[in-house]
Amino acid sequence: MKGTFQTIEGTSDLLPGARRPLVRTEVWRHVEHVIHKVMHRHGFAEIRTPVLEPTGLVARSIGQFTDIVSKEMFTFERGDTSYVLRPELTAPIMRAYLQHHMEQKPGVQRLYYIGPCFRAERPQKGRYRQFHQFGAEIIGTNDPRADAEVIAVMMDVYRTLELTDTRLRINTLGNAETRPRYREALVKHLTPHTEALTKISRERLSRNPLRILDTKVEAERVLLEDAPSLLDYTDEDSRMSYEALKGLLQSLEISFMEDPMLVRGLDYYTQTAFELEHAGIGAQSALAGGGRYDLLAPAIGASRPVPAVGFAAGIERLILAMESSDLWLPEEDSFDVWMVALGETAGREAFLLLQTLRAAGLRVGMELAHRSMKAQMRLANRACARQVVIVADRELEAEVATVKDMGTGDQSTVPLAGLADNLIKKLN
RNA sequence: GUGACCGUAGCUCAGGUGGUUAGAGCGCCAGGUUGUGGCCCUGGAGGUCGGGGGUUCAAGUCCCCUCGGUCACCCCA
Repeated sequence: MKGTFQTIEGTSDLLPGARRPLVRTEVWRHVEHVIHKVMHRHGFAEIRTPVLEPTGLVARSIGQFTDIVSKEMFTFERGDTSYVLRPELTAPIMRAYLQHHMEQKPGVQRLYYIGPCFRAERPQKGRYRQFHQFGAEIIGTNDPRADAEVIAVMMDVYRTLELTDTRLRINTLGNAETRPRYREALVKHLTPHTEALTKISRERLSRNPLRILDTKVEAERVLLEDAPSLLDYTDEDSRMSYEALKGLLQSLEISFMEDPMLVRGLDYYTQTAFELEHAGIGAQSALAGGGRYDLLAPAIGASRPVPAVGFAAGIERLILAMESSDLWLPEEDSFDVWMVALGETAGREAFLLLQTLRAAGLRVGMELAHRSMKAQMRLANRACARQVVIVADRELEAEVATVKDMGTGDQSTVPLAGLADNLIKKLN
């Protein structure tokens, strides 16, 4: 396909009837519908924010030294403003919360979102330059019940889609004071062993030492065995909140495993952190991740902390997981009725009839190019039409239509006047 | 940013050691039924073999460059 344009690297068109579920619009509509339904059921309200945000918002919230900010942002300048295509949605939502003084609204705010995000990484399975996230946030309380509620609504989305072969890992990261202290202790522990670390981990030691905790290298795992534990450095509040969360999850029968090595990549996380994994989506095993981010609001300019907890989930990864778990994924929708017309005048009449039947609430299709009856019947069959309405001069003279049941093959003659009612009766 | 692998019809893929007009299945279109689908049969359309350069009498096949894709690393949804 040269000479014409194509989608840019790491982006894709979603098409009706596509072979791969990942790019089939029917699948996306189904998934999105379930997300809206579950969120609504849990009392979360939808928020939509612009795809374009000020670069500073992202840089200050996520952290200067994270990979996202240092190398994965799509940014551009225009005039004296720097814009960024949002790489995630938590910061924009906190921005909106602050901008619109949502703390003035009654009670805690339960918000959910769904939409595209952008990161300038090299694409691979489960990772794309334009990808789609959904997520939920509870803003305005540090009650551990909020942490549990966010996890509960997240799990309900997957459960409703019947994706149950997942694994939930949780941890607590401590608060604004204890996290840096732990970081120091870890660096102190590992520094004598610098020689034994991989090149990558050596870099992480200075940049983002907590990330070494989830290394896959066996030799490094050994080194970490007698490393200081995050939990030992955690403050009393965090620990109590963590215990409360675990109790709530148990009572809700949401199974989880504690993972003291679990850390999150973004700077604004404190206390609760969690991740949901699935084995069937390639190297990018995380379906969703989240946690508490009480530090985010001050980081983007709020005069005081705003307690908040939430999760973000990848829709592409969700669809890949459903595919690998052999879950039902919708195909193209069938038609109630297909109009078949022969000749000029009949073609015009059939078109008017088509609109009438649609107005009566039926899903009706029709070919517009002039084609043989056989060809039109083939199209009706491919559209999985249940009934076919045939109109030609012969029928028009008698003011009737021939109706064919595509399941049984039976045909009948029906007066045009009562056509819609007759079809509705047949379809029930 | 780094690495590996792949790039032949709309799709999935065949095309030993380079050798006449590049193939199949599915899909698409038409016909077999001058007004009837699914199955079957027949025929047809559709390819600058990703692009450029080179080696050669001769390149889809060998070499170089380039573009695109896939997967992986880093990191993350």
